[in-house]
Amino acid sequence: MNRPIPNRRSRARERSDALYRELRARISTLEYPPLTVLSENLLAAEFGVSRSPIRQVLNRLEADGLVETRHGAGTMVTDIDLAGLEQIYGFRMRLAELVGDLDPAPPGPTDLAAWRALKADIVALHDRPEPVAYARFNMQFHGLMLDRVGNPPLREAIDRLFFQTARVWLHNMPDIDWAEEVAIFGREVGMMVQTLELGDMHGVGLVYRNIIASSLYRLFVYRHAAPD
Amino acid sequence: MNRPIPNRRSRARERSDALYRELRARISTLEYPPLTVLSENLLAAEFGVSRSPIRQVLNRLEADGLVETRHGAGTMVTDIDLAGLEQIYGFRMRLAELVGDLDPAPPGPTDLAAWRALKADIVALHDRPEPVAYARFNMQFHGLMLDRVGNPPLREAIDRLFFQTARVWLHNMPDIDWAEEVAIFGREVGMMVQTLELGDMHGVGLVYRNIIASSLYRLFVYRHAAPD
DNA sequence: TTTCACCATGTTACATACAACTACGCATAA
DNA sequence: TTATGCGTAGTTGTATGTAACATGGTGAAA
Repeated sequence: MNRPIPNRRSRARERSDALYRELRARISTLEYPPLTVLSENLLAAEFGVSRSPIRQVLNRLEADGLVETRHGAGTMVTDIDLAGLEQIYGFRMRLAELVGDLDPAPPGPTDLAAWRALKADIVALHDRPEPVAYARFNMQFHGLMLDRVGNPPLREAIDRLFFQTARVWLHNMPDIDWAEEVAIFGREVGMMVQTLELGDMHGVGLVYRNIIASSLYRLFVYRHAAPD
Repeated sequence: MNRPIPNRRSRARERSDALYRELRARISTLEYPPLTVLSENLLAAEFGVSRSPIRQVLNRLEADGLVETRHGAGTMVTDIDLAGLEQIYGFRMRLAELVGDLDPAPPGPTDLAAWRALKADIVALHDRPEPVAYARFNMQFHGLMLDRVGNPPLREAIDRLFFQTARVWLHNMPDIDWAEEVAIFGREVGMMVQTLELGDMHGVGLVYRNIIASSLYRLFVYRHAAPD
């Protein structure tokens, strides 16, 4: 008789992870914009727990560079410095290239279906482009991309760095032409789907790199075009 | 008048970091071998603090993959699986190459002096090669190498992965010819010093990659030569 | 003998009380 | 007006008590 299986993943750990993802999402979608002050007491009250699990999650977020905590002062969402951003993007581009070389994971039928569905959703978004919806799809793209990374440490690094840059677009591009951005993103995802269908994993890495590169390029072009 | 500068790095944070480095060192030098059970109460008693800061540090170590905590069961040092190790090494090699390409930091006179001193120390070690001393020098090498990495995210990734593999040599190679290992390490560091003196940072990345590669190679050669 | 339920013990997760620390307002004096 | 010192409120860091959980042993029943 099998044991009742004590949930290989403990309940406590799942709740902690859910909290972590929730707060990370709030930061990434600018529900908590940079410099927002997060109170341990308020968060604890909102989620119906004590400060202990909140503090654990805030520690993880601080290790990710998403919040900064100072004794006696408070915990606030970190600001975005464009200088460091360029370095992160440069590194992300090189990591993207590695996806195709280091234990690439060719997609199965289910994966390809998910990719096609994502492309369809993005095309459908073209009618009424919303920034937050764009961000959501960008996060989905990231999730599907991670599944193609067979090398665990590489996957972890890519994931970590993605969330360090995920909120930049929403924050620094408040008034750009989101319709065009959505169109570009749709074409890029389409290119990725084609390359995946061919099973050309090396090409997948290059396409991924290109997506990141053009993202950085447009980020700085728009930035310099409209300096505040 | 300048403010008294309340130690930009708070006292609490420094103690926490010191604790983290201490436990990480104990794991890396096999003072805590894999599968060792760490008790929060014992650690708290040893360092004269309560369980809270200990738990915080153990969380960081778990994020690094160095310990594993299960509710109600305990916290133990993670085991080493050679399969995952090969993937980590593969990734580390690619990251090493990037050191020369992504914001390389050419060494100053002080840096070069430190490198030469390290080489001298390693050569001096040749008379009575001790495994733990070897590990110490390997850690020093890592520290000097980090100073040459100008790209912060890359530096962080290299640092994280180093400590995921630092203990492998001591653990899986209990009875190899350490004198020869020290000799090889000395030659490798010498090569690195030469390349640094030339200011050839691209070469530095390649030499670094080679050091990691040969390390992996010898690891598996010895492993297969003496299977238990 | 084997199997299974249960309990005792020790561990981590969580909650809560207290200490350390910061920032800000306000009074005060130059 | 401006600078300065201090007190107070509010925050994070730490200590400690309580709950949830896992593990091993014991003993009874099949």
